[in-house]
Amino acid sequence: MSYHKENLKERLAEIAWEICAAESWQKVNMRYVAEKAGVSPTAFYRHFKNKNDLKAELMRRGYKILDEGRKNADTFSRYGAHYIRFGLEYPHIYDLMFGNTAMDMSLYPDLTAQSHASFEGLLEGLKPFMPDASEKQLMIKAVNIWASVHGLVGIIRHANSQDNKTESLAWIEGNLEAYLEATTFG
Amino acid sequence: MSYHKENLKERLAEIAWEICAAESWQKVNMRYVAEKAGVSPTAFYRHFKNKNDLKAELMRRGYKILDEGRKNADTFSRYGAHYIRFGLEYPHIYDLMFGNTAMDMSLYPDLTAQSHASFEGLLEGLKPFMPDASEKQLMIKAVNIWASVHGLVGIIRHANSQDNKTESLAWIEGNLEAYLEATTFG
DNA sequence: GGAAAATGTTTACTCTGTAAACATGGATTT
DNA sequence: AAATCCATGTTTACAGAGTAAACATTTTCC
Repeated sequence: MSYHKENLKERLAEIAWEICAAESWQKVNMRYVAEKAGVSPTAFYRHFKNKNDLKAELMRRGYKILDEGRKNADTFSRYGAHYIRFGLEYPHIYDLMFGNTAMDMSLYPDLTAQSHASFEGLLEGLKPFMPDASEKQLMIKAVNIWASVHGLVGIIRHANSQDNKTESLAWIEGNLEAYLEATTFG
Repeated sequence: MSYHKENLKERLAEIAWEICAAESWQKVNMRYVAEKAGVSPTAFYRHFKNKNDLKAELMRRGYKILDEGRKNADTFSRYGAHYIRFGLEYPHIYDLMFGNTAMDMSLYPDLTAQSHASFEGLLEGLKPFMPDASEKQLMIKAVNIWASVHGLVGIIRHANSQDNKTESLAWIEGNLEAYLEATTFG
């Protein structure tokens, strides 16, 4: 109707999110997003500096979802399981957040602060369970936890992307908390 | 000199490898690779079906390096450390191999066979150490090992890509075997 | 020696990111 | 209320990169 659309930035990000979540970041192209939003091919540039800026916005939204869900996690296993489920539910968003982003992250300090804060949170949460541990020992445990969880996402996805989903792996995916307790949080 | 170059396929792959290793896969573009090889922009297509085909070739070479180095690993910790070092030395090749490849892997069954074989090798190697374990338990341990190692690569890279390299993480990177023994292979 | 296959070249097209100049309409100032 | 300004959307245009098609040359093989 009107020349000026309401919340165009929101809508563009929304559409991009859907494409990225359903397909992949490579499938997100400005022209198509703009067309879906019923707007000219370059309207986009009034709201985002460039395509990386849109990527950053998707990452931001990813962190938001991840954080919100995390608040309900009352144990480490549930925390880890939630992280893993997020990675499996939004694999391509997850890639943007924790993968090879191929962009200059120094332009988006809020995002690096986000992932930094997550790790700090893990460290803090760990302290009560390891009261006598040194900083280094705490750090080692935290790194190990994160690596195990982060790595599992990669492996399950790797297996899924091939026909290579064994029964055992399916079991792990269906019983994440139990798996985590049996291995990382044992 | 001559119209027909010798080993053009080799040279193209070599050049692409160097660019990919030094920069990233996104930085590899056919025109530049061809120019570096002293050949026309599309000569490439006589040796590779398309760009993904070149990517597959780089993955193949990655697996080769990874496998060769692995043969010298006489303990699990050294095996894991070797894997991690490969991931840190060739991060962008590693991404192609174990990351979000965004290509139809069913076209390259040899590559999926490769990663399949690696995991089978891990499982087999584990058996002597867990003689009484069920298939499922073995599988769980193997997945956990792989996840820990794979995840650590991701975390160290993530930290490196920001200024966020703590002293403890540097220690881990410098003492991979000790770290692995203290956590995953403990 | 000539036909067929392999390999390299030329040309040209498409898709996609983005810069630049322009248009429009709501907010702000006088 | 009229004039001005700024944020937002449009048009146009260009450049980079993947790749298909037709052509040229060299090698191979009968």
